[in-house]
Amino acid sequence: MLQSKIFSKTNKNKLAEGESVSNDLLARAGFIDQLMAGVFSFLPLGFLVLKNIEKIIRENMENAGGQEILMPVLQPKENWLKTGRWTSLDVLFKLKGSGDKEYALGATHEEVVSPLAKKVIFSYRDLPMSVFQIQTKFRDELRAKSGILRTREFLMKDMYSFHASQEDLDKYYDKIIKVYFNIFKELGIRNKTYLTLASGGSFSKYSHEFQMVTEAGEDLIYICQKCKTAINKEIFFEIKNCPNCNNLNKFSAQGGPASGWEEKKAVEVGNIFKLGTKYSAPFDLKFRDKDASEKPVIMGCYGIGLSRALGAVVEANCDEKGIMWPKKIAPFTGHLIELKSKRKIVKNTAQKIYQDLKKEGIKVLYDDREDKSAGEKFAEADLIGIPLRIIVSEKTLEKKSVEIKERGKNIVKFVKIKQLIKIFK
RNA sequence: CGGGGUGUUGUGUAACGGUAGCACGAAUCGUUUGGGACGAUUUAGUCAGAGUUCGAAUCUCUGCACCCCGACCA
Repeated sequence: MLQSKIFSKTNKNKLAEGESVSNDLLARAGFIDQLMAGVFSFLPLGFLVLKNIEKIIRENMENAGGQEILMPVLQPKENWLKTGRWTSLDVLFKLKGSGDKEYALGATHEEVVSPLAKKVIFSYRDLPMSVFQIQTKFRDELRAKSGILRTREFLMKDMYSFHASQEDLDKYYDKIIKVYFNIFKELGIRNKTYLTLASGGSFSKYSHEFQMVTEAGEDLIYICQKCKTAINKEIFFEIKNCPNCNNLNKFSAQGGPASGWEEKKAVEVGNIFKLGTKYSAPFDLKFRDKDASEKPVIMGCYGIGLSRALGAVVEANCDEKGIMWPKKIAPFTGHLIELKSKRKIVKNTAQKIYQDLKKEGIKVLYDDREDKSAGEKFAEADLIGIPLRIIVSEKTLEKKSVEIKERGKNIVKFVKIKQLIKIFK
């Protein structure tokens, strides 16, 4: 992509609004644009990252046996009445169609996937089964905040699994925990993400959240220093021992956590629930077991907010100059920067390198702008945060080389142009 | 939803009730040319409506929007 043509502009001035670092950087670097409170557009750079995150999540879900589907955003009121969530789920967007017919905008999809599964699952032979989708969700949050971290419209992967027994669900649930950690590893936030025991909300007594530690987070978690498992503050006081290693959970005289536990602010990047029969029951989702008896299907659900994860990645990977994208999700692998020169050879060489890298399938953002000073280009490159910078200038051409610099590191290497492709292999 | 705050050009900010200014951006020209370079010229704004006043960005009211704290959060 040519930087001279890109559908966004960077902004030198810090934004006045909002508290979160990720929002400031993503907006200033031209990844996102706010339309209203809690609603954002993804510009070319942001959308590229979002698609990379989507790819990672999709691959991992498919590896876990999930089949991708796409369910409707627009949903009938009746289904939500059946589960009681038409009135109990405060964040549900409701709207009126013609003739006063009422609809819900999908905040989550148990009300759609459960009756859908009823048309597919009849026998123990049909189980287990799991489906997922990556789709825009709508939640009428009373207060949107922290930029892209808490929004009213957001991209989410939600998976639903169906099982013949509790044991089978338990097994699958544990498998998904591993898969989720692998996803967060690929997103570059594994070392800050903790499996956290949390309230089950309207689903079940407890659930597990994947909480990424950051000052921008709105949750408080307590991390067991023995095994690095965490407990969400909302249930910390009712849990007597670490759910993983039995580390004693006593409280200090001040009411805070005892030694052996660390309190941290965190943002929830994933959440998994054992639904049991909570949604199979109202929709009469049953199956015939081996002994011909009729049993309710046991369900689980597993969510990851993609757009929130994008913000979380930035919170965890930035410095005072800008974003530092993990390689796997960076919008581009390389940022080719041509410095201004009167000698045509500089531009010609840069163009040649750009074409060669493209031919090799390497994603490159090419700063071909002629009216920008070197300092300006470097500052913008730091802000955008592409992992590898390739500089072409009169200076580098004297050595038949380009200059290579990793974002966030101060080591500059000269590499012969002929050798350049190898760096990306 | 409760509480608080703020709305001035694309962005960030100034202006006692008395000429709406500055920086960045954008545009043109020239000079520069390895960390947001310099000069000149230009561009564009008081959230909306009502009120008080000789006069309102400034005071009052209503509405709208955004931000922050809290509550809520599959």
